Amino acid sequence: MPELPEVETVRRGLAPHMEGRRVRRLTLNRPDLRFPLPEGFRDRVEGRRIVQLSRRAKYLVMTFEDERAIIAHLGMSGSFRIEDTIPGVFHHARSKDQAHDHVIFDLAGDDGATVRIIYNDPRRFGFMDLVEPGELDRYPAFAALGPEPTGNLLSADYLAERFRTKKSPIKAALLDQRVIAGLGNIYVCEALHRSGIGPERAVHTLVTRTGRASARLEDLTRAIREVIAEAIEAGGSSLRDHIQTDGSLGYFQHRFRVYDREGEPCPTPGCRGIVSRIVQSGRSTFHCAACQA
DNA sequence: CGCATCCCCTGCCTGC
DNA sequence: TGCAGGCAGGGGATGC
Repeated sequence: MPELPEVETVRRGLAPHMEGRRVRRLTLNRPDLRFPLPEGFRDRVEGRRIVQLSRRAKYLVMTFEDERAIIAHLGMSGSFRIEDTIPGVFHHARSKDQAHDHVIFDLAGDDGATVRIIYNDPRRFGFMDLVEPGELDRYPAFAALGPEPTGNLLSADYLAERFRTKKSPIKAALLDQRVIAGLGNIYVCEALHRSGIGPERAVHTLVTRTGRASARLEDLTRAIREVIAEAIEAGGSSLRDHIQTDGSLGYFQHRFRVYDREGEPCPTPGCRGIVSRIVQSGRSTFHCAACQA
């Protein structure tokens, strides 16, 4: 499911229920997700207060008062849901198979409010890890990450520098988390379409002979920012079974211009092309050959 | 090094 | 209706 906008939507949904509350009980329904759960996970988390829920790329970071932190990745099918545990309070229907409820956080606030946060992940491509205070900056998966597409560090000049000497197809380069952190298959397809760049184009062709960003690369940088911002604002994309933490749906999927629209007319004004699907690096790319070059 | 391929796992959809 | 095959938002290992 989740690319950056979906993970950010999850973060925003969870934060008010988690921040400031203490883990009263951590329930592990199996010893592993994609990887084994951290050594001594339960004992190292129970009793501690969560001070902040943040996000880096597609990772959620739950920071405790002692700066110990849980790092969670949702993989393809991971989701969190919130269940009120106050007796008598109605909570939304469980639409997911409880067989895949793998990790359960029972939290309690100083005001006595209690809440249950449940991590469900049918495919188990997600994972959780626990880092000790001060280790977060050196966490291997974080060390090599590129800039956030929402931040100031992403610029056309930055991409020009990264692309100058490389011949890889732009689709692959944008999926590389070391180049930009947080983009995935959907938003890469969408950003390329919005900027009129063919997915198979070699990245160095977007850089001028003097090493500057081409106008197309400027367009691409702007398109990436725009599509990510719009998707976050829309609550992400809800495909298949993905829902927000409160059970509601994101609606950015209705604004896809090419993703999962094989055979449909290209939405670019004046373009008479048809959206087609190709496979790159084993994954679907949706694009319009008529207006992306 | 960069890139493609395969794999992890379950569920859903399509076509026969 | 059943079943096989393909496909899915990610990313890591491997091999060329």
